[in-house]
Amino acid sequence: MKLYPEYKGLNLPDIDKKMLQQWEEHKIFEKSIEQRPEEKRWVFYEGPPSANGMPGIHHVMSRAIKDLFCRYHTLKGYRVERKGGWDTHGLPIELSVEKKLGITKDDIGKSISIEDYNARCKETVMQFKSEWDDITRKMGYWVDLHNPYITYENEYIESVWFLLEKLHDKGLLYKGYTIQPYSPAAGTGLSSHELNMPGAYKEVKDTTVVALFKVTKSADAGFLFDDENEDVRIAAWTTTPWTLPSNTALSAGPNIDYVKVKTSNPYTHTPVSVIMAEALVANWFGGKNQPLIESQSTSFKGSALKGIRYEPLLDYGNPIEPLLEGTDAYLVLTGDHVTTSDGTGIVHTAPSFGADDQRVAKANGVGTLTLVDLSGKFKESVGPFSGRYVKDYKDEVDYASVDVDIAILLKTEGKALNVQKYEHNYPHCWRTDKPVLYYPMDSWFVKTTAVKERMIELNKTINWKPAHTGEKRFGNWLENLQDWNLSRSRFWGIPLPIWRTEDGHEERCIGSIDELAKAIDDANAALGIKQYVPADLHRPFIDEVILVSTDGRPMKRETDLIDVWFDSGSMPYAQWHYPFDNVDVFKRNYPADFIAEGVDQTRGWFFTLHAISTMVFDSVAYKNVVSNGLVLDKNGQKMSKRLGNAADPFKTLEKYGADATRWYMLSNAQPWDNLKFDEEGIQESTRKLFSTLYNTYSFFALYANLDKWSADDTSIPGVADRPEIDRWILSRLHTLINAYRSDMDDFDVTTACRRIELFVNDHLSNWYVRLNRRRFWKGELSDDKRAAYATLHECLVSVSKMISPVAPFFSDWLYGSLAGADANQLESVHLTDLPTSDAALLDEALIRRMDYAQQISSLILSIRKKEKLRVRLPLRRILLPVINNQFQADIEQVKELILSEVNVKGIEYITDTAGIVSKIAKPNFKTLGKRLGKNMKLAAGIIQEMDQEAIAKFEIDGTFAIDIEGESFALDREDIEVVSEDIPGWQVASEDGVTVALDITLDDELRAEGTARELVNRIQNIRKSSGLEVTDRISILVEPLEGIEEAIAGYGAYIKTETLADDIAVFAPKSPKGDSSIAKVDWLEGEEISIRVEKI
RNA sequence: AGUCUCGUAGCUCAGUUGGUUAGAGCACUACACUGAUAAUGUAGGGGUCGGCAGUUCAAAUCUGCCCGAGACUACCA
Repeated sequence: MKLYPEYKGLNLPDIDKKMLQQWEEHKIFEKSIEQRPEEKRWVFYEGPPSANGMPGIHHVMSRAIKDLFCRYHTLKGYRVERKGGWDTHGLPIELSVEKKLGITKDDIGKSISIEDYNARCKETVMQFKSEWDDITRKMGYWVDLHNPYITYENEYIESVWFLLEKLHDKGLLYKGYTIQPYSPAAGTGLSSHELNMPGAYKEVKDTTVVALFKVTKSADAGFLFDDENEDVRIAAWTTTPWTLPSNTALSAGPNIDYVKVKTSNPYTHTPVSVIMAEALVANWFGGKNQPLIESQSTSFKGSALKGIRYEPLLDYGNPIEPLLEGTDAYLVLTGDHVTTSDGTGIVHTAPSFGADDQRVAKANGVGTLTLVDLSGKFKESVGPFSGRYVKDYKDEVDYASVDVDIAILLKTEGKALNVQKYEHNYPHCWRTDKPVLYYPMDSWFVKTTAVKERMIELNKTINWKPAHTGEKRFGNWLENLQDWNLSRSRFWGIPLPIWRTEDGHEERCIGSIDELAKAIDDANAALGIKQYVPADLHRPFIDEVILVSTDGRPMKRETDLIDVWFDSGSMPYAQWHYPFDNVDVFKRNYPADFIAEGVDQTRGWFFTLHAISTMVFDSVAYKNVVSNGLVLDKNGQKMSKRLGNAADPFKTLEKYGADATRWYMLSNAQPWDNLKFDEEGIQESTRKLFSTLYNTYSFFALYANLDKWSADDTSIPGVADRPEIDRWILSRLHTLINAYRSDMDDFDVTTACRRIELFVNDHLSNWYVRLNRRRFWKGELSDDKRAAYATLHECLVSVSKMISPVAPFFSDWLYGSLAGADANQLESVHLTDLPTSDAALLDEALIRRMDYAQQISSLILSIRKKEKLRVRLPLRRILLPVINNQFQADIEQVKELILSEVNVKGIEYITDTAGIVSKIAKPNFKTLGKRLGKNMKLAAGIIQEMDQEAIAKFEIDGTFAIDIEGESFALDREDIEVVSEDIPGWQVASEDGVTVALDITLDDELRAEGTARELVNRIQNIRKSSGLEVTDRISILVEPLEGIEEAIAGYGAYIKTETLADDIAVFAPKSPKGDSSIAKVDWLEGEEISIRVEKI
């Protein structure tokens, strides 16, 4: 009977499937939560994905991070509930529906009803839900998908309304008419965080114009004219020529120096006088292809220009629209926003298309012109430009740039000083990729600026990973906070629950369905109508509800929807339908201990959670947050479907398994650094960690089964009674447990993974198992064997627990395999408690000794290599100069390990090393530098040149005096390190102060033993390749090459024991031929040897 | 344009408060070891630590400027 299952090979994807089945069958996820106490919670919030698109490999990354810290805290005994969620509203969904139906925003409400349209949105939103569920399952992300929160459900919406009402009550919700980023292509205003989506700002080449505004003669302007007929024009630069028809003012800097330059118009060649900032004249005049300066006036301040009037540049007879009742136009204003960093020092001002422009216009009683409509085209009253799109919003085949045509017109009319292409950053709509316009719009705002200081304060209490994302990126964002534009003039989203009278004097914000019902009853009674609370709170139904004002007038709903980011930022409350249900549940689960998303959410979800939480509850929404970087392709390019370099997460998981993929992603680079995703890296993780663990387990299982040893063995020796090397690996293990816990508590999973890899590979597999193989397969079950089994078993079980957060499948498979017949083992590694470090097992001295053993072994092997002395050939002795008091005692305890590892018979120590070992003295720069300062270099030279005698004296006295420029310094042992370097007449190697010498003298006995070991090796190889069982007994015949007979004579018993042979002899005729049972294998120096191995 | 992060071997990454000759893994070459191993050991090639200055006895590390990458901020025309 086999206690421990033995496998035929490692297949991670198969393990995934097997474990998934087990988890589901035995409800392991549910148990992992339910078995933990209610009162010891660790709260996690799931940032809702949208099932509107396919999951990508970067989702595997970000969800692995969420998953692993939840699993880790589960192992630490916390109850970690993970409610899933879906983000269901928003522009991406609407746009995909528009595209599918082949309609535009204008058609909604006309060719398709809002009701039908929203129904399509609702269908579309869960389009890829099954793919998402599939990847969630396959990647091993434990999240509750049975009871997710869904942002389009009435209950969710009601909670959001509750929050909005709270904001309204606090006076934090207001309506304003401001210049806002607006996407004509999407037909909606954009919030500042949408504008700050990665990639929104694009480098574009625009036509820029320096336009010339003709000054009207007047008393104020008199000083600008040298004579009656002078053509005086003010130069203003713009990167958006399409705003020039809407120009109503020019702005100058009051303290900037301006001059008038006499020149000729470069396009019409007529004389003209141009006014611009003195500092910028050189940018526009006198260069190649630039007009010449005929004369230049003395300078005057910008304030002198104030009030000067000019002729409209492109006058199509449109009436000036009032701003704050002001309707003045075509005059020079002054403002502090004007600089001389580029342009002409005079700013073309179109108050409808610029925030600064509107501000100065309002301050000066100037009106505006809005000659562009909401679809992004000129109105019908703009002369030759009427009806043309100001930017290419429709992907027209032969779109001609209006900017260029305006520039041409200005050129021909002598109204341009310069026209050129200019490259600059301009914001684009993140959904449509089209340039944004700044447009005056009515919008509802959340007055986040009112709680700015509190948000900054609270942010300081949040633990950000990495810290700079919170301190710098998020911190700076909060410092420069603007009010949050909540309005979206779309259809599929949470309706703003605000009703207003027509004149806007009375408004009401509804915070619950009950409140709405009452308000409807009141309205029905007052207005004599019959309406009900709609079954669906979305548009268009909610739009039909009319409420009544205190003085009996009808109130209509503001038609805006709210920003979807408000939806997701409301999830801490709305996921529980707080405060209408689950008040206790909410209180237990707020704020979150942990959230994690991509760093691109800094201004998205991270912000909206923080903002709503601060405003409504005066609390943080989360205490710890991990922001992860992007997943790039292996060349560092951004993954995109268009480039075809996007890794398919399903294929990746299918091919390598979830664990290797997860382990690779988290161990390769810190999560917040961008990851260059390379499949070879996954293979490396498979080899380095999973194969090694698999092989270590297989080794254990093979011999434990042979011995019928089980982990519940009651006669295992206590750790103190186990051999040095067992105590060493346990000391290493418990050191690892300590470090692992502290890394993971600090959310540093990468360092934790790397530590585990180091332990598994270097310590456990390559040292502990390799050196202990004989203990496992030699002889009958003994206390020593029990100790070895128990030690290795403990290491593997502990490792399986520690890797389980990152590698949930393999770890559980390993843990399950290690259970054997032990009834004490639990159903799943995910139901266990994390191992705790036992301080009694930590032994620094032991680790130091073992380090010496490894180092000395390595040095001996390097000498062997240099001398071409193969390891099977035994040597007599190692010579070790004793470097300190503890050294010899240390080595004595690991002596046997070294000797067997390097195949040498003994170690001798040299204590009185003077005269035998040649040494060098090394200055300790750290201690000496502080004392000696600039004399350091000289001192270092003196120390390095100390001769053997001086070093010997220093070693005895412990002090050495040096004189530098008349000053004397006494150096002690701390200041000078003495290192053995060479032992004349010996083969020597040294490293880090440890020197070893090897006696390489050979004699017949050593040669015979060496030959015997070579023979054992060949025979073992033959046993293995001919398929013999480990326990089969054999009889051996060997071809008597040189040295063979001596080896058999001297070491026959040894060979027989090692190879389980009953007898060994040489062939009678020296080299028999034609016998197929004879193997011919490589022998020394390129020879071949014939050996016959026969099963008895 | 500004802010932040970053730039170390062909690749992926370490590098403690400044300290001597800058490391590991992968990959490559040769040799060795192995009755657990797709593993491992030894040796080798491979680096102006992005560049230039500066501070210091001493700089991959600190400072300044520049170059390059990325993210963020910003419609100043």
